[in-house]
Amino acid sequence: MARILITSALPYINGIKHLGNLAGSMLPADVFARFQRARGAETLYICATDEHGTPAELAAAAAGQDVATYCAEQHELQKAIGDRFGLSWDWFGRSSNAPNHRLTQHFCEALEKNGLIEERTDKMVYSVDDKRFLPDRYVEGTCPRCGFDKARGDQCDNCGELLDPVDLIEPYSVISGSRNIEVRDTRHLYLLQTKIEGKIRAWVDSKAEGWPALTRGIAYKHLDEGLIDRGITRDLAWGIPVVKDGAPRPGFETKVFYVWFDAPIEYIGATVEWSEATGAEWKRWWRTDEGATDVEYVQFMGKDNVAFHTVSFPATIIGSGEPWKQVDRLKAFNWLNWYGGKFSTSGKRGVFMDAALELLPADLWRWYLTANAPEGSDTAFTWEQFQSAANKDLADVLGNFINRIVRFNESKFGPVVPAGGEPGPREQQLYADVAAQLAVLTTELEAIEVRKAAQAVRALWVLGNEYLQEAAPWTAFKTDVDRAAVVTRTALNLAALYGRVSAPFIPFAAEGICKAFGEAWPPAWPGTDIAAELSRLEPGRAVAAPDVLFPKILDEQIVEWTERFGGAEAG
RNA sequence: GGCUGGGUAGCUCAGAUGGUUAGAGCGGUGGAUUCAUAACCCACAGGUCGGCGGUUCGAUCCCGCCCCCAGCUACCA
Repeated sequence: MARILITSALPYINGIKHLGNLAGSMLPADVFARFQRARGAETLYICATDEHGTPAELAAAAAGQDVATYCAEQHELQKAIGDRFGLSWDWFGRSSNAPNHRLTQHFCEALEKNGLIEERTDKMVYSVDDKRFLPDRYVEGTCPRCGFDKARGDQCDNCGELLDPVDLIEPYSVISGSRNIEVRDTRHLYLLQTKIEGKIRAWVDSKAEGWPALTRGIAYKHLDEGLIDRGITRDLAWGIPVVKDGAPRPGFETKVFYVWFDAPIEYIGATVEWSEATGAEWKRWWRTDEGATDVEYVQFMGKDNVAFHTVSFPATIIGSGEPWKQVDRLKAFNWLNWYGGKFSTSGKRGVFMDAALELLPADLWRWYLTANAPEGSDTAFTWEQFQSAANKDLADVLGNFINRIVRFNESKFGPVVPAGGEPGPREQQLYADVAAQLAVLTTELEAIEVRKAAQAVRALWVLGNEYLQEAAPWTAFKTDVDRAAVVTRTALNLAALYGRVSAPFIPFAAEGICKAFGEAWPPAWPGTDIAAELSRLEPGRAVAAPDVLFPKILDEQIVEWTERFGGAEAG
């Protein structure tokens, strides 16, 4: 059986993520992981918090904490909220943990050994009062082109002109507002991507055919524009120290690796953390010389991350010259927008993961975000869309089906699967319909077509209602109890099957369904013999009515939430 | 500005390597049903496929120009 390694983009440490972050990487990765496990594939789903960089330092300062404490707390918060969303990580690591330090330093060493690291001197903006170098975005001033007085050091938001911080008129530090800033020389390590451009392109060529247009387009855009050598260190205190021969690298004592150099390495680092915690062997997942040749590695991320995963991280791996497992399939998502605009913390626009769970159970969010995943293009979240998806699909189609058949069974046959009768032509047709639709679902999940997979599972649910409507056991019961028993038994089996195939999408409700019918949890993916799959529940097996599986979202709630979180008026 | 995606029913999105009636869900209208969380099931209505021009027997799909949205543009992550 296949072995599947799954990583989702590492959520940045500065605060709880919003629904867009969830929808564009962690959630679809989880759906895929649950599906693969159910099929019996040996599956490892790795995620972690991405903890380095300027924003982490500033967020900690704003919270009045030292960075290490801040990151430790935020990591626990993100882990807890992920668990509550049912994200089934095998390990949720931290890019600041020791394994990533060791690995990041190792990669730099390997690259240097191969002649791909060079020290260079740059000029950078330094804020005397903040006692730190400022990334371009943290310098603002007046745009030399249009006169806008809040132009950022990299680009003017008003006229769109691309800028260099030294272009700004009367520049100041965004952090403190201080105008006491100057340009200083600073020395950094550069990764000489230009030297291995050909190898990187060859690798992309070997993989890109299987990538979606979005992924492929971004990768080739960077290659076609020409790679440039890339600074991989920064003047920061918080991060992974730059070492040489086991000691601080001379001249780099106050510098650390750039967050985008170490963050993807944490995919490996987190696996090492997992291995240290569980005793499992990490190299058979990551080293092709130690058993990883049969691993299929699948990455999930938002479109802003694609370049780093198709070019930058591969450059690190390829440049090391070592036999590391590289990504096979790369699934990129567009943005989930908030009524056509962006989610915004400061603008109080949009729902964040913690707030979402205060309102409604995770399954409702999971369903909406998979059924409406921003796959082909950016997708707009609206409360109305969310309400109808949750109410119609979950409560009315699935929840009501389970409820109606269990209730009917209880009133006519008692709380057990009824005996009697033999399946007839209508059941044969049902088997064929279910087989066809299940095949579609399996194919779409295997292809990581998230929306289509959700559509397919919904179509399976609809088959149950159609079947009951036509077979009408409540009518048959009056004249032919055996016929009613067959239909009821078949429908109960169908309900149990729904618990199994819905598990990747709505694991909490699926667990309730599986347990109500005495099915194993976590479930195994059904096979292709549908007649057998729909006869699993033997007559006499106890059936416990599950509680209401999905609460309905009321119009009043939508009104209240629209007001509270911002909505239509913000479009 | 450049490059890369995208612009398809009231809404959110599929799709077509160019070929008779362009699809789904929601929303709307009508019908059927009463086992069920007033739910389910069936049917119907709804589109100059962003705009203009070109290639072609034929374009929503290919080409050119334009408009709009998004991402990237390498020190935000």
